[in-house]
Amino acid sequence: MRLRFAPSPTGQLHVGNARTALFNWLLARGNGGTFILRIEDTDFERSTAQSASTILDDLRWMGLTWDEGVEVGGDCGPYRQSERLHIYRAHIVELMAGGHAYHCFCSEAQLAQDREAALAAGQPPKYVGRCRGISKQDARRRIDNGDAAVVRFRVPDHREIVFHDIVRGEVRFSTDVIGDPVLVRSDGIPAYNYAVVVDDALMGITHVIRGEDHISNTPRQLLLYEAFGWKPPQFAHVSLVMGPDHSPLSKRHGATSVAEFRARGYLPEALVNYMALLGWSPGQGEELLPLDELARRFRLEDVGHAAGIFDVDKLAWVNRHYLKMAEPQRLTTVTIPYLQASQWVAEPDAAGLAFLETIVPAAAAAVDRLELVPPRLAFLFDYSAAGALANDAVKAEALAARPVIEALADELEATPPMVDRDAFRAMAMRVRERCGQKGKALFHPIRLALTGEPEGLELDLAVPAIERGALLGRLEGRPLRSHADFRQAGADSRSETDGQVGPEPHVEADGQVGPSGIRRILSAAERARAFRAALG
RNA sequence: GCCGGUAUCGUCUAGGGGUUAGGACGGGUGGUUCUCAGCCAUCAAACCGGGGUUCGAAUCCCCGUACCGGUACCA
Repeated sequence: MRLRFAPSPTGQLHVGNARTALFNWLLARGNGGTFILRIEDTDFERSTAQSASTILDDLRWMGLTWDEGVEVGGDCGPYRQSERLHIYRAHIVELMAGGHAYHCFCSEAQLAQDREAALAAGQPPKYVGRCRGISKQDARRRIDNGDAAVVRFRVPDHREIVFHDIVRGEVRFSTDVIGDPVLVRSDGIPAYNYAVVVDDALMGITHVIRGEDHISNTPRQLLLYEAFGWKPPQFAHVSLVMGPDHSPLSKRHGATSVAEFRARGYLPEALVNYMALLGWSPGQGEELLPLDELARRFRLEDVGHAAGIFDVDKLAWVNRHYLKMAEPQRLTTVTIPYLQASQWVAEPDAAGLAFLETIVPAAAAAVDRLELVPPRLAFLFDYSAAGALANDAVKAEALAARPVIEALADELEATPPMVDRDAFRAMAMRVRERCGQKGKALFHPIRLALTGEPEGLELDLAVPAIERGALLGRLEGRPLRSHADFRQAGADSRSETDGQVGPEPHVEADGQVGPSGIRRILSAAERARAFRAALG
């Protein structure tokens, strides 16, 4: 079983095409077949090397690696159509000799006129066949004379072309509605319908899975296989991907390319898993499956016939699942660019990385996609007591809870850094003793004072993160890797903070990136002090 | 216009001559947690329309409608 994905490098990899690539890959992988990647760049006007390389990157990112093709080689190369021109040229001779192809000298204006006339008469606008009867000698003479010519395929009249489409079943077309297709353009470059057939045949492709937009090309291609005496592959046409309004998925629906989803912070396994679900079902009500499991279960016969609407909400759900499953280290690595974009992180060193790994995964587990992580972590890097109190609701609540704020600030003056959840809980209990408040009346004001926000990560996580982050700036050159390290560091710093007012307390984050490659984070004590002061 | 394709909750789908037509996402409600998220429970929500065939049709057939694709010297 040999399958291929053959994109045209005329832009970014669209999710519809990515899904086609995925289906090809799944079938190949699930059956021990070969997956081939070919670049169809015969449209020199629109094709770019840049686009080709990003498409390759996107495929690799999704995990859809190929066994043969561009950049990996193989026995059937080259795998770029622009490098196969000599092959197409050699084969066109055979077609001409067999009378299956002929030169056509019709001008574009003439063709356009024919088309209009046919439409006006209610006829299918196919090529009228004006040049079909031109003798080879005459054609030769005109070409030598400098006349522009294309090569057309001679489609036989009154034939019915029937083929079995693996997803759609029997499909039939009458050749009477098919005009003689252009095989070679006047500039000598082969047209799509010709190049695919030559390539698929020579590369030994056994199954062609492609978008439904190609279904009407299939009879022409079948005729070409017949003319060459080649055995055609099996075809499977998968339906197209639509936007929520049932029109083809386009920019106005939001992200449409793999690169855009990647940039927004979707994990590749999530995008791939979701795409597999669009038009296909693994059955048994199971939906969240890894790539190899999808490959094991994938069957072309089970692919749906109807167009699928791309559901961003469901994608988000799948992504959330994988965001929760991902390794903390990997999650941190892929999230750092978003933190850098917020100017909170530069190039973190080992200590900075260790710190991020203790909090980024928790933030990532609470969002739909990685680009939403920074707002979730703003409490660490962008704390501002004055800014928080500028919000009327926050101010009102803080005012009403003044005893809690007072008790918190007092208590924190005498509390060493709370580097874990237990230390925070113990501190909260002491505040409770001081002010007599409990539950929501206790914790929500604490949240306001310490994070500056009315909502966010649970305090058990947020407060230790604040403390560890604040410690980061003070213990230069000392890598802290584990929770135990942080705990030890917290104990060590006790003597410096204990009972000391210290230098001028930072009331606002100063925006400086510290030695760990992370912007300086205010400690809980500094925050409580500033919050109380700002409250007046 | 012509040719081809498609049609089950809003969306992705399971099923397929006799079912309370199942699941998931999203939505509603209640519970849980300091909050958001999450989690748990629970509710609403579908066989495009019309004719056949049949004891019986969402399922098979025909017609219609809607939508999608094609109708290029783009792929």
